[in-house]
Amino acid sequence: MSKSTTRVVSALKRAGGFASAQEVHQLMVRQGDRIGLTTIYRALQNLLDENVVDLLRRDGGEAIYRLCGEEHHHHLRCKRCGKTVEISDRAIEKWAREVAGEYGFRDVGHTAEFFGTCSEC
Amino acid sequence: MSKSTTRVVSALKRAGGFASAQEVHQLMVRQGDRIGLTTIYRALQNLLDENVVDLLRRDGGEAIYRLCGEEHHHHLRCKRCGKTVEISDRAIEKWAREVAGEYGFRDVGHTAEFFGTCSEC
DNA sequence: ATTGTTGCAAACCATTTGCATACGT
DNA sequence: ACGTATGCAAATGGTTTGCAACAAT
Repeated sequence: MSKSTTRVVSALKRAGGFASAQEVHQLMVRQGDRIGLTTIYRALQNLLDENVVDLLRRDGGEAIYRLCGEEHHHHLRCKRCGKTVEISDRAIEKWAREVAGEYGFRDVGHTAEFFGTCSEC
Repeated sequence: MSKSTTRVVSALKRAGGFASAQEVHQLMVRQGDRIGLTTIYRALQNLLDENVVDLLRRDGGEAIYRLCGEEHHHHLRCKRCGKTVEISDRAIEKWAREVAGEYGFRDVGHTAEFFGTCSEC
């Protein structure tokens, strides 16, 4: 694993959940880590090949990555003011496993986003 | 619903399962239906807005569409072979409302995708 | 010296948009 | 005549690739 690939892993750790290649890049550059976008894409490709990260897609089709086995949370965002809170995903995780099991699926993961109107709006 | 939108629906019926915009276009043109790719994209966008079609993504990120029922549901997709089943969303809907309520949110909606490994893979 | 790593710029490809033409009422 | 629908060509945006400079063994 090359040096920059290691740096990408640690950036993903810092990001905490899902992040796109471009977001990883911004995060690293903002923290003074000089690296090219191309290198990030190549590092993420390697990490995929080695099953170190999972690849998912956002609604627009953009690829997002996260370290395998990492716990994650979801966001509940207000459509009006943009206020966002993190919510635990224990319940949905359990539910997903149950439902998936009914269809014979294993190793079940998910992406989810919640949005509504907050109390102040 | 415009005339070309109707033609796109019938092409999707003919396609039978999932098809990308480009595939729908080829299918129509091959069968003598003169239509531009742009119009297909616009028709599919309308059909999405009216919940007539489902949008999913192939591994490369390419959008694929299929006709669907009107009920709100989610997809459980195999990471290896791409097999996809629709799952009811009653449970997650209820759960989302409960959790959101704890934070004072109203009118809660969500997006969710589930993925895993199916029994044959 | 050889091999692998990096990053800029250009290429790629699915999708979207600007705009001028053609259609429906 | 008016608003809408259409499609070509150009723009967009995420991702990949060609290539030359660079580092490591």
